[in-house]
Amino acid sequence: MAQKPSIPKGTRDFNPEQVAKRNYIFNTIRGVFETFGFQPIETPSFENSETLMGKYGDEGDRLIFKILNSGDYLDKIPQEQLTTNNYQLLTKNISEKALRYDLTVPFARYVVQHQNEIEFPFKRYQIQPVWRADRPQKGRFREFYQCDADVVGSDSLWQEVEFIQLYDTVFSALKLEGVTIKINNRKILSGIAEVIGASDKLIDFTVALDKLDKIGEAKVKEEMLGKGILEAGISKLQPLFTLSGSFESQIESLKSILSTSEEGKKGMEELAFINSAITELGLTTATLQLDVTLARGLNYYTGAIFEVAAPKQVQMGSIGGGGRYDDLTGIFGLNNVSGVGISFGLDRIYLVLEELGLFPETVTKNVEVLFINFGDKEALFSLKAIKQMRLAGIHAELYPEAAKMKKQMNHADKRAIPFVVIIGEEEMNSNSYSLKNMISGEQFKLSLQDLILEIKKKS
RNA sequence: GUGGUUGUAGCUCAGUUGGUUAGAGCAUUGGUUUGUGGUACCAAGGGUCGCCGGUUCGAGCCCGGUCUUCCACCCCA
Repeated sequence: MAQKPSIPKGTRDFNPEQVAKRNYIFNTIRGVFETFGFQPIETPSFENSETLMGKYGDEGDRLIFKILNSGDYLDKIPQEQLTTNNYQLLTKNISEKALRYDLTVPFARYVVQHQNEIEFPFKRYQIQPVWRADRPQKGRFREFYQCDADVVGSDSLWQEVEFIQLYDTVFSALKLEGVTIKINNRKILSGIAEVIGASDKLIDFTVALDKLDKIGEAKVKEEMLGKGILEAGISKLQPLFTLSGSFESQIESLKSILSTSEEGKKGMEELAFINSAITELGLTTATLQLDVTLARGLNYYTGAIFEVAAPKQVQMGSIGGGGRYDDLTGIFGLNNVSGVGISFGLDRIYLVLEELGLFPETVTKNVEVLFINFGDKEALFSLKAIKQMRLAGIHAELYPEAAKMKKQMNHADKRAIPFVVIIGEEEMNSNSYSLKNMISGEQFKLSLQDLILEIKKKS
């Protein structure tokens, strides 16, 4: 080994146990998606750059992994472009493809491209990796999985209601209790911006407001002032900073702030509708909470905004998010198709379940029986039995070589295989099977039928 | 992209103000034991001290750069 091998920053290998645990989460989410009527699609891991660039804001563009063109990618670049230090222009000319940054934009592209084959409203789910050229830190990787469910072609608020039910169902199935589903509405945010005379600074305003619980009221005001929002406007926000109480009472308070904004009132009506439906239907383990400071990125949300917070005892960023986007397909030329969707952050959910010890013990299905190999004759005899066992659904295998028994037993022990079957000359002559229980150390001679019954009974 | 932090055997870590041939535990392999694992004992293999450069008679240790780890910011799942 001349050089130690390694993997790129922010990526991970997964061992068998980790894969089993990840599959447990995937399977749970997939199962719930399907019971809610979603169908799977997949899209390529990389898209044409123009499909992705500009869809996530400037910050997003920076975090998109660009793929270098093949061959001599400098061949047709004029000399002056190489020396002018304009990396954005150069990037466009040497890279025409990029790794997918999320699943929503590729989905919008898919919908537009296949619009004539799709029966609307279209409910799809998608579980695939995405890539971001971000600096890794806790729960943040450069390659990670998203599990998305979206509905396009329906502007009914019942979809929002369904997604909240879906979140609740998934986290209940995972036994992850105490998650908070935070909800807000973009219309409320733009209503507030309108009221304080900062409609043109909506993004700056919401980004600052979003930090309220993290940096506090004073710093939020400071940041807003710094972004050019007027003092007079900010003072009108005062009720917002102290907003608390039930969903209904928060909406009441908002009414006073938003009385002059049509858009803001619309947003409140939507929230009230969703909340009363959820109150009526009930949630199993999750809690729905109105959070007017919730303003997570994604420039394309136009209505509801969701974010799921892990139970308070674990320190983890959001484990899911989503929202309503009225015109996502518009950027690809298909207008008047409203969509709404949510996303689960698999890797973060994994970390949370691990921290709380919520993975079932049975996520890994180990081999149940190892047959000791004494030689070719015995191996063939063993494989006949193994064939029968496998038909009976037992995970069985033969040690591949006639190695020393100690070594074979050791192998079974290390792999935590609960049963070993020993077949030598003696057993072959009497057509019997010596079954050793590796936990108790007990050993019996049995017929093949009893052997299968015995193992099925114990597994 | 900004600031800090980390790196010594497969893993977890020692390593004196800079001084012979860099150590331990666990793991691995072989043996004590050719039809019985876990325990014990004996032995062996395994390192360009992240990488590149500098200072020095001499660098795992000091200096610079770079990569990586983790954390905070930006942003976000």
